[in-house]
Amino acid sequence: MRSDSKKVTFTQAARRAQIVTAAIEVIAEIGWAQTSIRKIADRVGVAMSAVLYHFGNKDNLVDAIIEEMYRSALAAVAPAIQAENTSAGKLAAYIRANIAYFDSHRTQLAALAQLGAGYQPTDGRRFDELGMTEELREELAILDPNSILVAGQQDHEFGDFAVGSMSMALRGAVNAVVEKILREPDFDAHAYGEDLVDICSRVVAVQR
Amino acid sequence: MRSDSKKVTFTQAARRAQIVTAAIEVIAEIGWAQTSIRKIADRVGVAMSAVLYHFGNKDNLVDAIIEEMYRSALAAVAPAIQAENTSAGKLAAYIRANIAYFDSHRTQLAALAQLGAGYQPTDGRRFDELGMTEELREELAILDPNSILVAGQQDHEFGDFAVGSMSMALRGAVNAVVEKILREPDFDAHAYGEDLVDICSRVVAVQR
Amino acid sequence: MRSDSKKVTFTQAARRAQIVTAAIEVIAEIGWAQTSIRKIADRVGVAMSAVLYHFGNKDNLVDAIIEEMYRSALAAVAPAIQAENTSAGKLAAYIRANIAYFDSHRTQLAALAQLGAGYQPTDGRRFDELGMTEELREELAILDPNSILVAGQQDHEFGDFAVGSMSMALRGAVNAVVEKILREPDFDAHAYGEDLVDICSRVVAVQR
Amino acid sequence: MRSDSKKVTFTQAARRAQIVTAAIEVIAEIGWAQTSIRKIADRVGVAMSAVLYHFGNKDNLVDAIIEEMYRSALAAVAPAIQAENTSAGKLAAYIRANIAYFDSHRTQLAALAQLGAGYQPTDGRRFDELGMTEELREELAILDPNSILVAGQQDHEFGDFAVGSMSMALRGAVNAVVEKILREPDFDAHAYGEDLVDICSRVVAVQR
DNA sequence: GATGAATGAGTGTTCATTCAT
DNA sequence: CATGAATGAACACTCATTCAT
Repeated sequence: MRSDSKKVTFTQAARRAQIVTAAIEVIAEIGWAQTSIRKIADRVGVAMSAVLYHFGNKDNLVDAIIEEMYRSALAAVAPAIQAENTSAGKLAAYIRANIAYFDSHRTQLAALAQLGAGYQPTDGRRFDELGMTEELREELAILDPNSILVAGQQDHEFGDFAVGSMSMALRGAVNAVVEKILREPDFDAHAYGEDLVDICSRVVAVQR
Repeated sequence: MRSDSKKVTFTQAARRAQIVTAAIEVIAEIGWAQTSIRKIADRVGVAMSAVLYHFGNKDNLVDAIIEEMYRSALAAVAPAIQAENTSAGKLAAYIRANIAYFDSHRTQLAALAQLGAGYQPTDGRRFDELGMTEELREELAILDPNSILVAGQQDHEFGDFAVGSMSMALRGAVNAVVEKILREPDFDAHAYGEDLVDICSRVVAVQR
Repeated sequence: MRSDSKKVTFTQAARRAQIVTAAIEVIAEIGWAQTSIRKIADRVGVAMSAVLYHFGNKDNLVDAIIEEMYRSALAAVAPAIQAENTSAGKLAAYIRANIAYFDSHRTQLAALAQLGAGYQPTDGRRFDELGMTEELREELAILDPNSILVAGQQDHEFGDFAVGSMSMALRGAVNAVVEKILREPDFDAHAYGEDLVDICSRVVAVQR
Repeated sequence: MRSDSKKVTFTQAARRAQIVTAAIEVIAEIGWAQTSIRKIADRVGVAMSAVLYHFGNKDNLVDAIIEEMYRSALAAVAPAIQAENTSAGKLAAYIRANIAYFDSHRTQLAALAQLGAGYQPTDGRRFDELGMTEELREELAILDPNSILVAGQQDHEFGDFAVGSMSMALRGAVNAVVEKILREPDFDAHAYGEDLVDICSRVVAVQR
């Protein structure tokens, strides 16, 4: 009995993953507004109702998609930050790892951008709450540049500047890569990242 | 006769403006994906076919919406920049005027964000080309921070830094206000703007 | 007053004729199913409501179109038949004049074919009754080959054959040109007409 | 398993056939221009979307309708011709079988006439190409009187006459039955057919 | 575990017609 | 004499969802 259900769960998980992957590709290619369950199912090669069998409804599917995206981004970026000891190192790692991830995961990026702007859950939840477990939320905190900047100021590695605003501006500057890459596929994201590291170092530097 | 035709044109323009305004509100409130011509018409209080009578099809309506938005933004931001003499003044004016505009035109902003991500024209045009006349395109160039930064470096008012990347980062940092405001209506955009002016001044300052 | 109304009537008639002509062209080009009052008005260069001003509604417009077509065909074919003295001469003239008319009035032909198959009047009238005055109906009787064949048999110019069926078959054979021409614009209708004259002469010939 | 899938296919085929039949009836009754998917669905007793589920779009439905008509006509007429040995026999069989078919399949006939004149496929295809497989096209060649007339002349069973024009005239004369029957339901098509056999025999007869 | 059939709500668009001017 | 504005009905088509199998 147990082995049976395990086996079932395994194939089930595989199918779910397969569908989520296909969904991300479809969304990235044709945009969320044009994405339908049928098109996703077509890409997987199963019947439309099979998708609904696995996810119940469209909202649940989006939940799964977003969770998958967070996990993927987290796995790529968090280790790079944690590997650094100094705040300056962590800041540079944050910028570089994020931009490198964006550069190498354009499909997921495009899909996430589409969902972020175009998707509104049927139930009242806000977009940030989708695909979100308490555990995941904690882990994602690592990705917030705010904590890095605060730490850097507290141990006087960084000088005086408006932490909250700088954090927000930095996130904006980093995220600008997304639109840019999607519009200009040949954009040199790496060079931009290095420039951004330099620009930020001037801002956080201790003023003499 | 002339006054007659003017009157007619005026009436027509008024209705068109009324519909565009209503459309922007609807898009901002429920998102582009959920927006339909019928819902826009309902808000105006006319039949759905009246909207199509004035704009022919949905694409033309979006064209009109976007043109209206560009004009509105241009009228709000350009004069503030042009009123300044120094590059530093223009840079600060760019930041402040943009953020102030974002802060005071949230509905238009939300709608534009929705369209930018979710709308794909039926014909081949890219999003940048929508609602765009040659004349408008020229005027919009004024709003690009790149020209300000380049000028500042040329007359040695600014120091040495990666102009292209800084320009892009700045646009990203400014645009970050949009998402923030939409998510946190009480966000103090003005304070963020002042902080951003300060942060930027450090980056562009001549290094001793 | 009278001169006024006459003037009005004249321009009115001109406009009506102009609209009818345009309508025939449009129907021939895009088919009755795709024809709308707006498209007809566009071709004339007037507002859609101007067409309705002149004809009241779509049915009346079709009436006018069909009447115009009958008159045109009648004017082209009837004299040719009446110019002949013998039944054989009339029969040949019937065939030749009809086919020549079809060959040289393809637009009207295409339009008539479209209307004949696709148009159903809102009121109960049958298609034959459209655009039909009593006077016109009488004149049209001349175009029926049946009367020619009957006369030819009565004065023993023709031999023995089934008059009604031959008449119907002949009309069918003549009308076949319409479809053929519309499908193959280079079809040699004249040669077909001559062949048809020959074929018919065999059928009506007095058997020895 | 196999029986299962067969059953499914069978059900599907049955529904498709049911819809096609209903569509033919509707078209025959109210004309193609007035025919809508909804009206067809209403006749079947299903939702409009059910029709679209089975055929995808209106064009595909028309394709299926026309194919069905060709098959039906072919099955009725071809065997009768092939059963004859002489060219004269085949010619008479062609006329009689066609007219008998027209007489007994008025609904299909009316529908075909409607489609032939009023329907224009969305894609570029011409009307002849609709519902047409290569296999079907070959089989339909049997129905062309041209081949019968040519064969009759080659083995001197028939005399000298313009084969192409006679073939076209014959088709026209046969098809004339369609309009006649639709306008006069009590028309004696059989008698007309016999007359037509007689008329044709005179034309093709060897002249002494 | 997965599927095909079916549906109802909703979409953008076309159209003939009405009406005040 | 002619127009622009507006409308309601109809249209083909898409979609997420339900359900029996």
